[in-house]
Amino acid sequence: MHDIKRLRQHADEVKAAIARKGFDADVNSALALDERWRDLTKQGDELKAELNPASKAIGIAKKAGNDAQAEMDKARGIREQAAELDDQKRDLKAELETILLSWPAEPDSIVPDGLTEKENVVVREWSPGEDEPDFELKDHLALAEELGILDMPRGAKVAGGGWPLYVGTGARLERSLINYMLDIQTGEHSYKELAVPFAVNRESVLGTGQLPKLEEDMYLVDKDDLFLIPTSEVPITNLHRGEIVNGDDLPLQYTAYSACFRREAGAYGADTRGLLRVHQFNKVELVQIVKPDTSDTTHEEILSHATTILERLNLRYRILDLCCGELSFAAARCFDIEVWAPGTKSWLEVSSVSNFRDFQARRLNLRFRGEAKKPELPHTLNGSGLATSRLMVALMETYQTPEGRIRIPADLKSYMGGLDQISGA
RNA sequence: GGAGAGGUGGCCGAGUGGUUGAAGGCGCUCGCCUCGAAAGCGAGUUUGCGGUGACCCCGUAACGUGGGUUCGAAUCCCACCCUCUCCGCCA
Repeated sequence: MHDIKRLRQHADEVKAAIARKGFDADVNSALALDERWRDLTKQGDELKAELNPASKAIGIAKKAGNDAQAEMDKARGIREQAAELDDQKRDLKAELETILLSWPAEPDSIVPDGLTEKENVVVREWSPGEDEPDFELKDHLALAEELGILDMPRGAKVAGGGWPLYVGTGARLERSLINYMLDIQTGEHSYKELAVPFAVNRESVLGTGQLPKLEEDMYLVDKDDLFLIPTSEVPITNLHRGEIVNGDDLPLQYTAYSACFRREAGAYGADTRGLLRVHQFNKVELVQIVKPDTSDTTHEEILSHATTILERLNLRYRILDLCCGELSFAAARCFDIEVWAPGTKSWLEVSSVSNFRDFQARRLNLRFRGEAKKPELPHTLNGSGLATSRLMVALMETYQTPEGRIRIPADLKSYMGGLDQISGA
């Protein structure tokens, strides 16, 4: 959410910054509502300032046994006026909130211009330095179905299209990846592991900024008004919602595995073969809550925490500096990590590492007590570290053998019970 | 799902209509004392909003949340949420 005080002073800047994301913010309506609200607040407070001492005087008079009917009638009149103003104020405030909550975060000034993926900037590419094999590479779906480790038709039978069903060593590989990534992030990068709810309430999704924009992209359990989490960013970042945390405890670093659920509404025509775009996938998420002056450094750190995994698995990847239009609603800056899938012959997004500045913190009413007299807003950041389904695609396609088997990367062998390669389910 | 108890500041806990943003204690901060510390003594110690983008100050709001009654609500009424205990059901 945007700072109303900043908006009052720098409305043009705010409007211009949001416009870089392709969003036309009706700044004037917001300011008009705010001005009326402030005006009514002033009037209301003045009335109450009159009312409160009058009520006290009535109390004293009645205690002394004096009649105070005239004063009571007068006080009632004032109270009715004040109540009238309160009602108007509430409506104005609600209207203003609705508007402000619908505005995306301002992108950082260094974020590249542009509204489509064409304007994303490749900032770095990494490769293990091995040539691609010279035999005909299969894509992950062909490989996995022939091995029997992925059964999309039966997934469709029990749930629907785009609900993957892993079988045997495929399921084991999925679980291994999750454990492997969690072990690195908790053991080497000092994140505290959480096991979070996979469903969250409306307040939580509003806090991290999936609502109001992405309501149609999430699964809603209507009966309980709960959303299946699209990412564990939501439960993790909401942990300290409404709290004032001790500044000495920052940075707070959390990681959690979770299943992630996405309706992928409107994704028709996009890459949907096999595991490329599914309704449920697994992800290890990294979240940090930090002091504002350190968030740029933290952003780079989280990026390296995510890429570590790919480098140890010897998977080729590249990093994109997302342009304004490609940034998510709440993000001020974001690096995407894309892994190379040699069979599919495309770059697959396996992580988004975002800095939200104080945008989420303000929505969450999340503050910390630091040197300043008043509580301050921290910056929140997160990154996937990583998402398994597309990682699985790259892994299977990269490690395939001419016989259609899948070698197990050295780091994963112990997690796979010493298995060298997958030759069947 | 049923029955009961309960939600008050960083924490414990008092407060069942009146001058209570809230007793008391703990904790914390500062000062005195001390070679230093402890103990003791004294003072301070919530947040939002508006005036006014800072300080001070002033006003206002907040005792789970939202409504209501009243001149006046932490206190009375209604609804909801959450926690705990017991029962039922179930992994």
